[in-house]
Amino acid sequence: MTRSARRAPVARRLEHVALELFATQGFDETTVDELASAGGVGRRTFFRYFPTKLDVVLGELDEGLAALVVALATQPGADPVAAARAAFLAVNRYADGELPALRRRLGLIEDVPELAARATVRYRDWESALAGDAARRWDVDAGSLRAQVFGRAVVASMRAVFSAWHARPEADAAALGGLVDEAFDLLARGFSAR
Amino acid sequence: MTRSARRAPVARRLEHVALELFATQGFDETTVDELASAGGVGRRTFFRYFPTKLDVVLGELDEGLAALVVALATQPGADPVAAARAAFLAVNRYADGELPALRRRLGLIEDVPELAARATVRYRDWESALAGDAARRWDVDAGSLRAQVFGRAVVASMRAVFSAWHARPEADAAALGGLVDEAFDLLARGFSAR
DNA sequence: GTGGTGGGTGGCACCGAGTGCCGCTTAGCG
DNA sequence: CGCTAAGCGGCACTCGGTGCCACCCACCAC
Repeated sequence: MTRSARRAPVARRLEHVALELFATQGFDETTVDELASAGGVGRRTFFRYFPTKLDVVLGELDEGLAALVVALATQPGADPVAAARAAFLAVNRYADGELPALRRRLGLIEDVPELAARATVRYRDWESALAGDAARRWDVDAGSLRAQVFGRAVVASMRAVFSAWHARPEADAAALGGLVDEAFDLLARGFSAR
Repeated sequence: MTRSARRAPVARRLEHVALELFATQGFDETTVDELASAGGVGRRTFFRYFPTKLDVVLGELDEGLAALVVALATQPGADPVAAARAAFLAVNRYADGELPALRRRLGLIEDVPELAARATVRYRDWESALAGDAARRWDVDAGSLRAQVFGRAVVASMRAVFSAWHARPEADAAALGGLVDEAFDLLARGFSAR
């Protein structure tokens, strides 16, 4: 997701110490005051960088959305499934050095229910983007059931992919791509196919 | 979802006045104190019936899960898609009188992001149940990507169905069934199929 | 240099959700 | 009639999140 290139250094620092504290103390057991002072800022300032304690874990999703939209745009003529597949493969290209942090984030999202919940809110825009793109390619209405189901099913599948990837501690970046491909095969051919 | 047959009358009353107040004042603008005293109980008691202000809107989902599991169990031999389709059709059989309340709930869930988020947490068990059931029928591991993607994609599609149904004010119970069928056709045959 | 001016900062006070504790009522029962 | 147990609800507390405002400091005009 072409992460966090240029971003306020304060935000970067806060994200870092937050992941650290969450990993050692747990999410619920860490207060925003601790996060703030560990990051060397006041509590009030923390909330200027992150609307929510939850968002300090989910920081990069927005940039991911932008990247997704771009990636979709660079797939003219393709059918929706192919376009979405290519876009997700492009957007989820991680360098080896990024994988540990990704794992920590996914682990948190997986077992702090509130985080999973917040993530789905953030993913709404992804669903809309995918539905809109698919609707254009299929030449149907963006509100049509087909487009809406597509958008939601794709995002849900991608979350299953991340979950599966996270469950395999030895899986690398290539494995992630493989899972993405598998998931899109299922979506393309349907669950009744063998 | 064979709703709320035997349930503490206090809870029923609270749900009712809550939907009322949310509809008139808005969700965020209604405090738990108001809900409690409108329901004739103390604030502390409110939280004994509902773990969260959010849950007063989502009350029946758990009963829905139980019904889903039962419905799945009564589909021996069917393939996962057919079983899930039949289960959802069985579970979402609404009497005409229930539709207005359903609409109000869906409307709230749709445009209060926090509610949508909470709903997804509650739906996790549905996803697991579907994944487990499908894994058994396919004779694969419950943690396998195929089963996991299936569980999540089905739930996501059903949420798209409810959203689409809610968007059409004149749609009745039969229309809901039709949308469920459409969605399952897509899942069964895949999005690349004509 | 002096005197704005504007953005980032963070303290302070406040609100509302959620929780632990505890004393009260009341229904059921020996 | 007393005992007990369960539901109720008040009270006080924690913590996330917000509005307000005073402060610091860089930048700029004169």
